[in-house]
Amino acid sequence: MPKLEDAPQVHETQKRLLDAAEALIAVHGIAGTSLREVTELAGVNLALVKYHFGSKNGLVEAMLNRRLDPINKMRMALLDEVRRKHANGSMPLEEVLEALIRPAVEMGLENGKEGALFLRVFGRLFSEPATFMIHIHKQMGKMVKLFDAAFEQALPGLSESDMAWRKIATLGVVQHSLLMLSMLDQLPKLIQLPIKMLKGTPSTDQVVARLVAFSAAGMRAKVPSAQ
Amino acid sequence: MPKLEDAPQVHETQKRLLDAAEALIAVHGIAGTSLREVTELAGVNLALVKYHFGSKNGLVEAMLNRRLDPINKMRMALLDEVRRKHANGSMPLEEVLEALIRPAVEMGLENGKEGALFLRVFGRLFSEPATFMIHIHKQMGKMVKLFDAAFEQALPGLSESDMAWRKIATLGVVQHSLLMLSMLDQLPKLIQLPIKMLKGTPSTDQVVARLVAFSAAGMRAKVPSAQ
DNA sequence: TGCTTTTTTATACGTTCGTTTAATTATCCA
DNA sequence: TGGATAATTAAACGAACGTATAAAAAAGCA
Repeated sequence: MPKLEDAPQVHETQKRLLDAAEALIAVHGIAGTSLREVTELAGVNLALVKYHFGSKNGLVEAMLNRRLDPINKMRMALLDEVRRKHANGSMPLEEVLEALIRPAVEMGLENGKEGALFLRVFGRLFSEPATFMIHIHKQMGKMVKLFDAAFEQALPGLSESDMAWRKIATLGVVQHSLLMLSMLDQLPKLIQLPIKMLKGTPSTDQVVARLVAFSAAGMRAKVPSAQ
Repeated sequence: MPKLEDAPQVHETQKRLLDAAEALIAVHGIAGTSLREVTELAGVNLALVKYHFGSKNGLVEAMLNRRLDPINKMRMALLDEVRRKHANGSMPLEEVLEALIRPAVEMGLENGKEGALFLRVFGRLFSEPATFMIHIHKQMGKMVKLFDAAFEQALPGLSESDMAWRKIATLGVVQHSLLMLSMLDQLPKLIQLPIKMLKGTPSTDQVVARLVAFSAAGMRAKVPSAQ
């Protein structure tokens, strides 16, 4: 099975800045995080942001790429495996979904505190200004096309709009569940709902199984008197 | 059927401020929206924010309450109807989900541009600082408890954690789908995925049917080798 | 009408923001 | 080792932030 590769080792100062930006943006969002907070947490000089990343935007994009690159590489590797395994048949929906979902969960649960922080960043992505959405989608473009084809094979015969709605809902399941998962240990009595969800951190396999089962059932659901 | 009541008529200046705050926060988030932008868009003096709402936080909370109050009132009314209809039997899952989902969709699709803007605000809620999460959940506390009981009746026998995961996933479906729906007309070629989702605005009934069908199937799904 | 209350205005306060510069220190390699 | 390159530092820039104040205008009411 493909593994999440480590990001190429960068300059120590760059790593400290990326870590600090990730931790703060996870909690306060991009607009709510100042470079002074970032550099203070990182223990480096303010001007080094410009020196190493050019600007605040440059720092944010580098932070996103550091996690998204390995996640998307693993997604494509897993999807390739599924494709090879079922070269002459239809793609099983559950396996396609797992290729999409597992890498993100693994990144979040098996990379210590840093992974959990990125889960929160990931959960916020779609709420950030369009600038960053554009960057994300540019970066994900190739992968999205691959999964589009896979979903088409796994659920043949759906109209374009039927399929689009289902993919959006699935993305919502993954995004929101991972966001809540990443908040588990931080929300005090804020939300009663997820607080009793689990005692201790659940295993990657458990989380993946839950998200895949929910999404697969939802994607297969017939819509009564649909369009 | 219960209707979304209009919010009590407030001072004209307050309405202009709330509208402007809603429009800007929908796009840039809370931290990314300045009071000067809000007052300029509203065409009123900067100091009136303090006069009418006390502070930026006060303005934001008032903006949220203006939409959430009628949505939650309608949710509880719909749930009461379901409860009465099935007083001596188990609650049908689809009807409980519809009571939860329909008011938000209706607010978004049947209130013109203002409704669509609030959909985006709603989609961002969980990404905002904890301050506002706390406010939201305080405001939703009673409703959450009511729906918890209803879900317990609709899907009896689930463990606490099984149920919690399913509710979180369902909330993700609704939140993300409505966020994408609200972005439909604004995202140029940003995301190829939802852009072809629909031509024109879909009807409330269509959207509700899709979200309910997906969520219900997901909630009923068995998790293989689950905990 | 005249007085009180409510609402609006112009202006300013102190802080913090992202960015930039020029000088200094550290590192590397011939 | 010494000179070029890379990395870091302290300090400051103008701009924009949320908040606050006191005076002016508008509205309500006897």
